[in-house]
Amino acid sequence: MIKITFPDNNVREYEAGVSGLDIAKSISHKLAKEVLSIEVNGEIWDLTRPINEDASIKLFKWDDEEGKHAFWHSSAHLMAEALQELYPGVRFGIGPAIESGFYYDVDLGDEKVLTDKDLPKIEKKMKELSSRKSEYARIDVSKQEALDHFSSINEEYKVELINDLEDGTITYYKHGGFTDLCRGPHLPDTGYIKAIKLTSVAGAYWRGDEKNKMLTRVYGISFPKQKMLDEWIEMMEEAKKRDHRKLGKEMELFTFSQNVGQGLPLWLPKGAQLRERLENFLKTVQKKFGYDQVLSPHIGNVNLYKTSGHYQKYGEDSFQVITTPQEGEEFMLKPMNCPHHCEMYKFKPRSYKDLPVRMAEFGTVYRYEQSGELHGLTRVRGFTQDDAHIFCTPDQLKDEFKKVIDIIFIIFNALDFKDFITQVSLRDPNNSEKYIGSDENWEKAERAIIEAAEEKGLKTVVEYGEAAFYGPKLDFMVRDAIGRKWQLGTIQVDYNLPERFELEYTGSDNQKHRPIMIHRAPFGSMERFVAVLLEHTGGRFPLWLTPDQVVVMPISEKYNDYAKKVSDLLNNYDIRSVLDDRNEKIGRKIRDNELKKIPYLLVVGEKEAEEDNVSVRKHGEGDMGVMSIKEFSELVNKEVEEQLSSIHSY
RNA sequence: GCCGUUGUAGCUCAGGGGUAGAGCACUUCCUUGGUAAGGAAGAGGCCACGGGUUCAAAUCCCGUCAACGGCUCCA
Repeated sequence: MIKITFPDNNVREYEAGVSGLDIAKSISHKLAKEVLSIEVNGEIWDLTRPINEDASIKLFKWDDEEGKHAFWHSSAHLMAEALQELYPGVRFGIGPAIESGFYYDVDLGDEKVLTDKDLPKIEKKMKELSSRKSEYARIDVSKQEALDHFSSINEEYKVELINDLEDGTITYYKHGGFTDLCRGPHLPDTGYIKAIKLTSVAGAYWRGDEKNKMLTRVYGISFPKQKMLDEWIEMMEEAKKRDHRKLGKEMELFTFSQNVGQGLPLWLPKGAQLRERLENFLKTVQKKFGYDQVLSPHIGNVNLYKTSGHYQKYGEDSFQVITTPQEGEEFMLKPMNCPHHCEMYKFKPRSYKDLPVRMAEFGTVYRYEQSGELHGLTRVRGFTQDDAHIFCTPDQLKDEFKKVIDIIFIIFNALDFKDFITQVSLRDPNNSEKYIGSDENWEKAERAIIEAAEEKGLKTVVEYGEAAFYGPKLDFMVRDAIGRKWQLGTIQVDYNLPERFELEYTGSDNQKHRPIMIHRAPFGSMERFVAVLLEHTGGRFPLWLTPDQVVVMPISEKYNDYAKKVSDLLNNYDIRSVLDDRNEKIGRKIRDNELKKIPYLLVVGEKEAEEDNVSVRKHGEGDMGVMSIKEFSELVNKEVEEQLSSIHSY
């Protein structure tokens, strides 16, 4: 007999060789039906794998990540089996579970091309195979056996993977007619997989290296119940409605033009208005935190970027230099604002008493992103960073860093971004030549970031190798409508540029010292921020941010003049009212998506015109009665003020 | 940059070797005196662009450009 310890520290005895599934059955029939994988002494196992000694266990169901993982990983194997039956000779790369669903990378040979039209056929095959309820069997083999086996069936990718594994026992998983090199865990059998949707096919480089062959990646998702799949499909359709590219067009915020160029957004009047409101909001916050606004030009002499080191590192893959009639004179579109700000720091001698110096600029930069990378407003070639650089002494670093975190909190709180991820990006310990600056400085910077994040109570994910080449950073990532992660706020510590630009301050010891530089952008960029904001709100902004707050509708043509008067008066109160052309005549429908996003509707007619009143209707809240124009404007101003003061007092 | 898909009216899309289609939006007219509303008519397209095949190309083929889903990249 062996002792099994449950998560609640309850201990029960079972015969040696008991499986996770047996244990679940011993608890309840229902649990046995729902359980998908098991943790045994900290390792995730198959439910059917025998447990031979005392162990602490935890059972995972669909609601647990570990349960879903086993389910989707098993689905990937099932898809591989289907592909093997449908396309004999197909060779397999890797097929993992991912955040939502699974994929398999396959090589179909040079002549066969898989397209979306093939997916239903594969789905059908998978369902047929799942109904056979083939068991997933775990098989231990030696490395040599594994190599011999996969070589004999020409699975070159698997052979490559095995060669990279350490010597010793290797595991296979076999179900039906498909055997794969795999660590597991898997479901007991394929019958668990009841609902399957293959979502897309894409190209993917073998082992993620663009020098390697491109394999065909088939993406899919699966569920234990058809109803869950239906719900997922419905959710994805809802999410597509919140796509910022769709909303941006509908709301007339921004557009792109082939004539202007790829990745160069055009901000339409309402989009410009939205941006202005966001910028004013951040400027107000930054002013409180002691920032000074600065301005710098859109181009700079090539030598500036040679000094900063950006030219050497990125020059060739960037927009190319701009020449002038003057021989040898070369400029570049600015890819970042930092060098300009460094020059501003240098314009006069600095004392330790002047620090920290905080320079903020809504700086538009141009970067030649690969064409396939461009994506709506989230990845563009010309964009405006809500940039700032803080020049401070080593003693001030941590405190300044924490204050930047505060600003980001204020913004995320104001816009209700709750489920963001904070990532600390450090050096790749195995690849130190990628980075510039001394080890000592890197260590100091990394420590400062980790400590500041800890002291602010952030739950961070640490990623090695994700640091910028000049310093470590703390990034704030937010998801879009369909769950893709985008980096918004970023804070970076830099010991490198102060060195390159020979920045100095005079310390209390009357000696020259080098300041440390913090790069930070709480929004990230206006473009990406607006995109994510749109997807989060579905285009319904809080009143303070809404470009148009009021629409005025005359009840008949006779009251057009009065409607205009109301509109003009409100604009004086800094309330944005619209009196759309289409409202000048009664008989127009206000059913435009854009108009429906305006929170207040004022109806005016005879009754109102007599005493300078308006009838107020709030979207989603209904009739608010008749009041004077002044009362109405006070009402709106108060609402905006309350929203802003709750933000600023955060 | 790479793999795949797509490109038809302002928008969403149907069609498809022989005179270009729908719904919504737009314009005009009508109706509507009370709360995100109705009706009629009209206008609108080098079918992304450039080549080729054909008596004939929006349709088939090739190329370019752009968008979309991924990969790689992301100062």
